[in-house]
Amino acid sequence: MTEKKRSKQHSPGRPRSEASRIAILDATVELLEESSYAELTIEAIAARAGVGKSTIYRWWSNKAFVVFDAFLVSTESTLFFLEEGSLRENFRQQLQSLAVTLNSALGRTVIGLVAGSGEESEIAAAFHNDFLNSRRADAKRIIERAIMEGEIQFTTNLDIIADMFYGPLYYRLLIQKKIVDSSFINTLVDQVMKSICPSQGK
Amino acid sequence: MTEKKRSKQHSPGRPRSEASRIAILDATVELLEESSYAELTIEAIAARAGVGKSTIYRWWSNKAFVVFDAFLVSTESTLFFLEEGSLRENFRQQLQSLAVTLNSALGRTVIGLVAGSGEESEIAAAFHNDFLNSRRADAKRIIERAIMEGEIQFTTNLDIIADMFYGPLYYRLLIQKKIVDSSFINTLVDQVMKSICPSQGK
Amino acid sequence: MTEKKRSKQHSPGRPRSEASRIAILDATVELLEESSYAELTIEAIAARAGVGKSTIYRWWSNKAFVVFDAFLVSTESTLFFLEEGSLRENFRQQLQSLAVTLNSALGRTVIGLVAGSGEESEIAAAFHNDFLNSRRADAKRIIERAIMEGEIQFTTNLDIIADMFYGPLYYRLLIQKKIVDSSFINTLVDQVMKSICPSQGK
Amino acid sequence: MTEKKRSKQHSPGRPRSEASRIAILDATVELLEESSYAELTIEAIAARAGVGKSTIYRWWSNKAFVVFDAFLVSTESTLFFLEEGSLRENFRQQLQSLAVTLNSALGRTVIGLVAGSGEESEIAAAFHNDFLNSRRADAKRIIERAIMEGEIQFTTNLDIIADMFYGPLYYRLLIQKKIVDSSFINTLVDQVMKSICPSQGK
DNA sequence: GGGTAAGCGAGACGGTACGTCAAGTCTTCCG
DNA sequence: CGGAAGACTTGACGTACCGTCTCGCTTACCC
Repeated sequence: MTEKKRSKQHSPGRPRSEASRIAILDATVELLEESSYAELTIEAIAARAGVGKSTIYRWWSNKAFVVFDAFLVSTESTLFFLEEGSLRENFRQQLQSLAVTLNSALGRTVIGLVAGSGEESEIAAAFHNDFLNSRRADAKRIIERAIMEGEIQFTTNLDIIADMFYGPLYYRLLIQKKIVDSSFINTLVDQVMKSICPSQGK
Repeated sequence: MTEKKRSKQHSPGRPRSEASRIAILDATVELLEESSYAELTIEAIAARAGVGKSTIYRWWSNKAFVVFDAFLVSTESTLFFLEEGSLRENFRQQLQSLAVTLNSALGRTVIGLVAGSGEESEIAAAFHNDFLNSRRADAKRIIERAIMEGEIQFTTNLDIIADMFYGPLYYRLLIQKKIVDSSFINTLVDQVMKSICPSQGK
Repeated sequence: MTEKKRSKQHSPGRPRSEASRIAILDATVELLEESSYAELTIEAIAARAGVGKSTIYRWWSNKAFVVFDAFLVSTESTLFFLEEGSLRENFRQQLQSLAVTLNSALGRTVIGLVAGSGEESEIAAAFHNDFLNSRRADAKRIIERAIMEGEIQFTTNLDIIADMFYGPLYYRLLIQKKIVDSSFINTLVDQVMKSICPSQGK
Repeated sequence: MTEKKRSKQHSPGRPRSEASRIAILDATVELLEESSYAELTIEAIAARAGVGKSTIYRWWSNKAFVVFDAFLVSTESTLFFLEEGSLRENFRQQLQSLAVTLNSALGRTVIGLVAGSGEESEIAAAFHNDFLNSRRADAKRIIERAIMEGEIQFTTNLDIIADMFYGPLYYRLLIQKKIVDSSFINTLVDQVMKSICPSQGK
């Protein structure tokens, strides 16, 4: 939602305040940790950030996008994907960092928004473009490397494999509300590995 | 949310109107098919149902519980679990009917509510008690039967198996917003089966 | 003659409960002493009186008439008019007892209702028929007696005299919110007397 | 150093809309002419004035104050006190214009509010400060002038005289619901004059 | 360095829905 | 059948936010 910056060119007039942008996103994160998305209000964000309401409306079309933007910013610094080592190790690591991200107030909120929205929703689209796709691309790349290196079988349907890794994680966190610890992740990864390299057993 | 019924005894005073209860839940379903949960208002439900607002507030504490109650009612008639035939066939059938339920406006809304709520939330608790647990109990019973009949391995962790069936389904429907057809379900069931009876392959 | 006593015929069915009638009027008086007419509710009266709401609605058409009825009952026991002695003494006494009545929560409330209503109002009419007229008839009778006895002039317009006694009393109590003590009443009566028997002075 | 004059500082933010203020008070007057104070609602005022309810609540604490403010505004243009000529003429004129004011829907309503309220009520206090006191000050000034000019006796208690003018007027209009015409006013003024300059007779 | 243009905070605006409350009505059971 | 209990529909309450709209000001770029 944020505007692109012209590399050198400035349009005339006072430039957007970076301090306000940050204050708004920070306030949003704080408020979501104190109460639910439904209780979150633009007025409270503005007050907490020390900003006028119209400054928020000028740059984001509604509450959902402010939250989503805050989610993206917080995510950039916490999510990454080591691309070295075994497939098993790679996924363990990625799932762990994903679990941390999704289990925050911000993460749960955004997933709740996406799950509750129709498929044509702008939020769902943004979530795909700006978050899910790059995660899935990472995953597919690693699975393909594992196939080329003979770590797993050739014929495997890549999408279903990714779904089997991600699906149970989202499900356990968001629906079952159980903790996701390394024990769960290990069990999950082992079980999925069994289905794609059955000859190896455990 | 509904009151218990005294077997024969009536308390004094005018009895609760069953017609109003049904009209309210029906109106809720209709309105959710026309617009989002956020746009749904108690006033609109009352108007559509031909009912006073206070009749709604007298029996449900907030919008989320009305929606959840409507979900439960609509669910009772569409969800069931055949307990005959092979494990594979059983799950195909259950996942298919679950997909239909979850893919409705009502289903997506309730899942969005649950996902967006904290673990201490009343809605999440009700969703577990009144919906998830019986689904999972069915699943576990069938898996146990399959183990006893030698259809699958003995040592399997039942919970992770259930998660591997349900997780990808929820994920695909709610997060990825892709359709869940019989082809997807077949692939999913086959893949999970591979991980629990690796010797059989496909 | 084996007839039972039927001196006062009963209509068929359960007779009206006198206890309820009294409880309702008593509760009304109590509640009006605790808060204003605007804050008074039929539900509170019913609850305080230990009575069903519909029992109130069966016998009074609205809140105003309940209050007015309570006023009449309380008034019967406190208002009376000695018809002996001088005109001056008579009025001193009547004005004093009127001041007590009007200065109660109930009195102020009823006067407020009457003053705030249009001339066609049912409350205003009832107030005239059941309260004002008998007061004024008393007053006129006494003035006429005083004329016949030569205590005051003959030609006097009786109505304006009554208004000059009552008007300042109502005005001081209800509009000016000042106390009405015997000093005020004495001054008022003296001043009015001056206007109707100017030769005497005081 | 010539300082700029900024004595009339603007507070930040959008300024109050004078148009809305006037529309609200006008709508209140209109509605009160159509129905009673009890039937008057803030929502109806807002709708009639084309204004949001919160604009009303932002500036007036409740319905009574809106009505009272409307009364004050309408009063400013209709009430005045000629300070020339005889005492008798002065009072005739003032009582006449007061009768017109009080006999309007707005006037009766405000008096009803005042009469029905306790002495500690804010409305009663405002009515005294913003309406009654200036009326009474006018009256006393004129009476004093009449005393100095020998028109009436010296020793008179000013307050009781004012009460004898105002009281019967309020009483007749608000309690008796009779019309106040020039005949009544003449009779009243004459009668009161008799009590304060008895030597003149009629 | 004055002019123009946009962003900024504050906060009032016309609105919508909230959740509460009481109104007056209706339905049931009890005595 | 009167009366209690209490659920019903209705509709206003006063509050909270919505998203928009002035304001007076600030901060840039431009000539």
